[in-house]
Amino acid sequence: MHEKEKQLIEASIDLFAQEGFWNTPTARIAKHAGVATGTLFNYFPSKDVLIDAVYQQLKQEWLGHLMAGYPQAGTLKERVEHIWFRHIDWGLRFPVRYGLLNQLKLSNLVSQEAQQSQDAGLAFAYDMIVQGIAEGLLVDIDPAYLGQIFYAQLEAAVAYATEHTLTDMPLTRHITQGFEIFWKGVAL
Amino acid sequence: MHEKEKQLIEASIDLFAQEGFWNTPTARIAKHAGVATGTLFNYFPSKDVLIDAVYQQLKQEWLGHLMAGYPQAGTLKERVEHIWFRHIDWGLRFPVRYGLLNQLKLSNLVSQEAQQSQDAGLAFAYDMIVQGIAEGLLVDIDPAYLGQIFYAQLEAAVAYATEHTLTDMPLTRHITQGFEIFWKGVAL
Amino acid sequence: MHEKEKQLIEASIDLFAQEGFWNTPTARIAKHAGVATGTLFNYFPSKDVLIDAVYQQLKQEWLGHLMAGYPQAGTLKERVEHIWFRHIDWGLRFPVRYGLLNQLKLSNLVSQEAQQSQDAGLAFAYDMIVQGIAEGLLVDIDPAYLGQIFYAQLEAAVAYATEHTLTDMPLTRHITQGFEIFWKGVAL
Amino acid sequence: MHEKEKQLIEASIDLFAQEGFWNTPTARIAKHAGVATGTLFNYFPSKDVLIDAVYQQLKQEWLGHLMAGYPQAGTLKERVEHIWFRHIDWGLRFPVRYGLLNQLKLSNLVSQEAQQSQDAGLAFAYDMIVQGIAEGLLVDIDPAYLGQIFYAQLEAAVAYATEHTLTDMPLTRHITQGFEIFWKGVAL
DNA sequence: TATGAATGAGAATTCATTCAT
DNA sequence: TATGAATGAATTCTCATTCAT
Repeated sequence: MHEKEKQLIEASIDLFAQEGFWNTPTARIAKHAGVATGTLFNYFPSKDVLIDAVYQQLKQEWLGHLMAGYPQAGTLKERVEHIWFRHIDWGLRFPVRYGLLNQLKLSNLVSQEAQQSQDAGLAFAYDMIVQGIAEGLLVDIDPAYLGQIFYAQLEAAVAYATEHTLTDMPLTRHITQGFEIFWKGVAL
Repeated sequence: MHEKEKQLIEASIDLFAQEGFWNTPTARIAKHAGVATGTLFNYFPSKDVLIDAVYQQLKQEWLGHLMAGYPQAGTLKERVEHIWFRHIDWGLRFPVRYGLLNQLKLSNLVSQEAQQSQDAGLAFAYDMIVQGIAEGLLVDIDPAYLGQIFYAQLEAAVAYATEHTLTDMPLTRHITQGFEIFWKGVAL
Repeated sequence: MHEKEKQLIEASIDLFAQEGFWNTPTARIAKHAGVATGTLFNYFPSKDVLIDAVYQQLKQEWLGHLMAGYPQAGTLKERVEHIWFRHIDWGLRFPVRYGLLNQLKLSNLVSQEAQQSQDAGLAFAYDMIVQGIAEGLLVDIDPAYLGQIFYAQLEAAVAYATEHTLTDMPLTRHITQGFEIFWKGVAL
Repeated sequence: MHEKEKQLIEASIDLFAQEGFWNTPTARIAKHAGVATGTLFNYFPSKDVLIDAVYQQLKQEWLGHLMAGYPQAGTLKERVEHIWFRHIDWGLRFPVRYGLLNQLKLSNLVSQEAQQSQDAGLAFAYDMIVQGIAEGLLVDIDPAYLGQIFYAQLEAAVAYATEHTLTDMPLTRHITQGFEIFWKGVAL
């Protein structure tokens, strides 16, 4: 990826988070990125494509964060717990990016293709759940639903921690308690 | 509320859901509502205020749906289950309204005041949780967090049912299973 | 003149002076006058006509003020002096009306007919000048020009007194000095 | 100053004079200047700013005309006479610009800053008067007032000459006579 | 490839005027 | 005659996108 492409995406993240997608003209993005208005369109043929790129960038960063140190050989619970911790960690470390990614998901602004991009990278999570069910460790419902429940609880955990600006011990306890509630619900 | 006011809000709901807030010009809303462009501004001094009104309308409908038949005198579980069923019922019956309400919550377009309006009507849910914890029926964590977990699981349940267009028995089973997972997680 | 007609003109004067003609919607005038929007158009078929009426009202008040106590039988100088004092008096007593009248004159908003209305009432001033020239008391130039010079000096005198908020003795001296300068210039 | 900026100001002068500020949409100005509607706003962020620019342009042209050939070393009377002639000359040569400048002064549309711009360039006139009073050549009143009287008479002279379309000898005589009346009034 | 002035279709909002009650 | 909601043309300003340099 060209240097300017990165700058433009980074500038978009900054400004989208501050002002929203619709209140952020491409001209301001370009200026904030230190390039000319026209240059933006050399890299992204339209604002929509730029938004797609922002989405994919954030999703990739998130996925990368989730996967770092993933205990491939660990027990099911260890692996699920890893995701739990890493997701919350990302949300609290990069609240702007986290919030933006959530907004983009609901916004109808991201193209179908961009939405599905990198979903392959998420397959491991699906497999994890399928395997858990198969081994009789998790409740026997549609793995897709179980995944959604998992994600929903994660979002609640991040939202709560952010709103209450938890750190240190209280944060650790919150993360653990949240996980236990989830696990008690779905584990057999 | 004046008849035209209602028509305008209804038209907004239709169009916002189809095209998004920013792709829906006030002129189109007015036309869709069967009034002149200027008339919209007789009722709502700005597009922002109209959006607030749409939000409040939806929130009120949702709350009304939740409360209908609420078993004030029932057991804790009965009352929680009631909300569980009624929320999912609303989400499935009015998917457009449900989706729009969720989008509005994340959008930054709704004013502080509008966001907080009718929150008094939600107090009963908070009290329900507080009481449950006090009586040792629910896990002892911040009631606010428990509420968020509850809501998150509901959203997951609605999302899954909508995506898979569940009806009849499968739907009933899904609703029940979802509730059981939630309950197992938080009940002592 | 109907009571409401008066109220509407009075309201217009207030608001025009505060905000200017173009920033004063007819609806605001009506409200300020204590009548309904539509009522305004019962009395004045259009905003332009209302503006004409305002102009004529102010011009008439001004003329009436000038004429009050006019020393018909006095010497030329006495009569000119009378106008001098009365004009400045009006300008200082009713600065809002004075300013508005001046703006209207330059504005292109007043119809030809309204501009010329009551000009008959001003004939006495013209005659005064003509007579003064004929009697060899005033410099022999086109009386129309002499009238303009007279009026121009008056405007300067009012403007200066208003800007410096003169009162009492300083004001009296200012008025007298101004007149002397004028008179020295045009008297033979 | 950019070429298009000039064209836009020139177009504004044309149209403002014909139709008034409020009856001249920015779209018409742009078209008359031969640029797109949006282009106007590249040069002037708002219509108000454009009006300011028009005012400053006219004031500068006027000042430049006054100063051309100013007899710095001449006697007081020579210098005052120079201004007298040059002002009337400008008013008659550029009646549209002259009228517009006067309208703008009274209109409340020009910002404080624009009004005061170039006032430094007018200081020479004030000094001229102060000096005249100090040397006992002019009547001893507030120089500000004397300046206003001077200007008022000039306006009367231009107005009369324009209304009567004077040229050649009659014009010359009119200018001279006007000056003499003024001078007789204020000189000792 | 980079630039940034130019473009013009749209957007929100205003307001003189009308007209049914 | 009084009312004021309804109208919709008109206005200022924005901004994604283009393209000559």
